[in-house]
Amino acid sequence: MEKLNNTLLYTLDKCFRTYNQFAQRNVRKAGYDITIDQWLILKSVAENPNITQNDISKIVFKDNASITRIIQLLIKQDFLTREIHPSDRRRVNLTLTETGKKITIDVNEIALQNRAAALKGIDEESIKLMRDLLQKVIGNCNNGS
Amino acid sequence: MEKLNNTLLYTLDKCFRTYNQFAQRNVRKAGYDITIDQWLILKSVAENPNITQNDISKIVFKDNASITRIIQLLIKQDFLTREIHPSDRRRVNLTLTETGKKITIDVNEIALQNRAAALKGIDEESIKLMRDLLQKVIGNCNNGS
DNA sequence: AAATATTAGTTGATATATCAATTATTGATT
DNA sequence: AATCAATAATTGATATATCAACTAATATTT
Repeated sequence: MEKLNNTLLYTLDKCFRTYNQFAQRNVRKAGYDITIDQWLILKSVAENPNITQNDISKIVFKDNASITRIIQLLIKQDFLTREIHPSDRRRVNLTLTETGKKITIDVNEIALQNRAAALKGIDEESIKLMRDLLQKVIGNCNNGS
Repeated sequence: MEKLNNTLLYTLDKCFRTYNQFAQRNVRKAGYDITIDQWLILKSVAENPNITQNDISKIVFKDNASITRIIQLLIKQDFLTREIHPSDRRRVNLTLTETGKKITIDVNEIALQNRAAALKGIDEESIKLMRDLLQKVIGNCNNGS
């Protein structure tokens, strides 16, 4: 049995977790009481008015049930409102409150800084290359039987 | 605000989740009632007898509290036993049961196949390059203030 | 139009993640 | 030796992940 920590996917795991913790820490340090996951959802609503929860779940790559629960919290925190969609009563209409709009923009600033810090010293070409490789892995996992 | 899905770290997130789901699905499909996370812990015990829970948490990159709870489940499933360490009563001694040993080895086989499938068509050099880049990101996240 | 299938979202159960607080034990200080 | 600091692990609270079962509404079929 080869050692755990020598595989690419172990490094991928580690990188993902390290970056998440780093990003979350910086958001808290700036005084915002929101998780990265919550912010991602606010951001998808901001970018796509009229979006369904189903579509959000695809964008942020989470389960439908998780989206429901995160949105419940966002409503409780007064970042979002939810109404029944007028023409399809199964759907919901999500709208950012003023507070929600503000925090989405503010945290976006921090996210940009986080990204810059995380990718410091890595050139554009390498980033592109890495993204292509990651896409290839994603493809392999989806197609394979 | 630039679109979410165009950043490297979004792709990283997606890749990580896709691979995890893919790997977990294959383990279930082979008939093993264990999560990848649980298996990783069994594997660290197998590779490092006398390991502490603290060390496990560093290896698998999870919180100490999570490790405690996953280990409780592993004991309930009869894959592990836990005793007090003879010379340091704060520590625990973890030992794989026979069932635990077997499943660790079996799932390792599946993990190897998963890895091969996920990395299919990607040459050694690219893998090394990607690993180095990921390490650099990890370094950036850890050093940065 | 009635029966059936599909779709959007919710809920329940269980596992895991994270942070903070706590316990028990050991190590270091004086 | 008594006090204090550090360490190993657990526990509580809350957020999230995942799967399956479910409700309500709309679309499709016959």
